Amino acid sequence: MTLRLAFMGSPTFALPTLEALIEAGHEIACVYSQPPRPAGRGKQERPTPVHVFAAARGIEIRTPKSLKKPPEQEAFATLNVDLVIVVAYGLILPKAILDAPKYGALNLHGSLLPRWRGAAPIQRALMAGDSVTGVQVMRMEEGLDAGAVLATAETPIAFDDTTQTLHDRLSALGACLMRDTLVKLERGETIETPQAEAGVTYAHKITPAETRIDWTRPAREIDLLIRGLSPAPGAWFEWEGARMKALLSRLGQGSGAPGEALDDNLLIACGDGAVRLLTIQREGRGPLAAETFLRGQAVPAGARLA
RNA sequence: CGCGGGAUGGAGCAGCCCGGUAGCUCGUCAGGCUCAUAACCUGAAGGUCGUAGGUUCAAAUCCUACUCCCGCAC
Repeated sequence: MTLRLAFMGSPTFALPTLEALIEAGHEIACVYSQPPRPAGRGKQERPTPVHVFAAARGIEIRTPKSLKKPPEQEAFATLNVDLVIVVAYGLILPKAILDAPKYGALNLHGSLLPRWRGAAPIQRALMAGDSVTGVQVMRMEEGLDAGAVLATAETPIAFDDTTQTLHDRLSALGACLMRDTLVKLERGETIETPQAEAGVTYAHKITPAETRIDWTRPAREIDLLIRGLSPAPGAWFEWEGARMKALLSRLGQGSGAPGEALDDNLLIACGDGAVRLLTIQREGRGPLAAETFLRGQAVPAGARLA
């Protein structure tokens, strides 16, 4: 048995799921993605990764700015799909869209709900120091990520995880989870469990203001910030007038004035404790392992990072 | 035409403003020292200085165009 689907997604996080659904033999009637917008250097209009992927496979693509208008909803209805799958799409789906398909709408979300509802669940879970996170398939309802959960896959967060590694892991896990959930759905074997009322938190979007490292904060917090914002947008500080991103770090031992280098190998004092910077990227340059970075630019003990 | 930085042996950088024999930290190779080593010592190889033009007696360096990479902004 296969289903006739509409797939809605935008960033790379959604790609494995789309690919898995295609491989599982489902019919992708149409792919919805965020419209191309001026982005990147030179303000070039860039289609989303999902858009590019779908285009390469000749799948019909729609990139409305909103789904709130009746014409868009009518266009959706004429697709006559069994189910709509949403993975990091970025647009609010009105009730008319959610109710149109026979099986409604399912969403893949990157956290263990009701914790981290919202836009940046992966980053927030990491930055908060959660020891476990995961992906869930949930039924979409009106209300932000508040629907009943059909399936869950968990993964521990390791001391050396970054948003990059977690993202890739969760993305792959989610693709399998969604594929398997659809099999059960067709057999009527799925159980929809309402989210707990307690423990709701919201994963707010990352703002530029919080990406700058405040060396007076505890080392634990700074380490989580660095890994949680890696690779994008990256936690940063200033050194010799240049902006530097820290892309990977590890908790270290030592103490000193906040921002002070405690050795010649990028062990930096924080408000409480210290972190060792393992990957650095200077503005205008590419990311470098600490060892390589130090070959061209010494950061001697006693240096003060801002 | 959004703002800005960068391209120099295999890696990371300096040199460019003030044109005049290609330098640093590593890596590689050879030899030495050592019980031994990613340690230390000595030596060697390895570069059309992003591409194409221009100025000049002479260009990594000054001028023009182009390609690729990156930071910000979005």
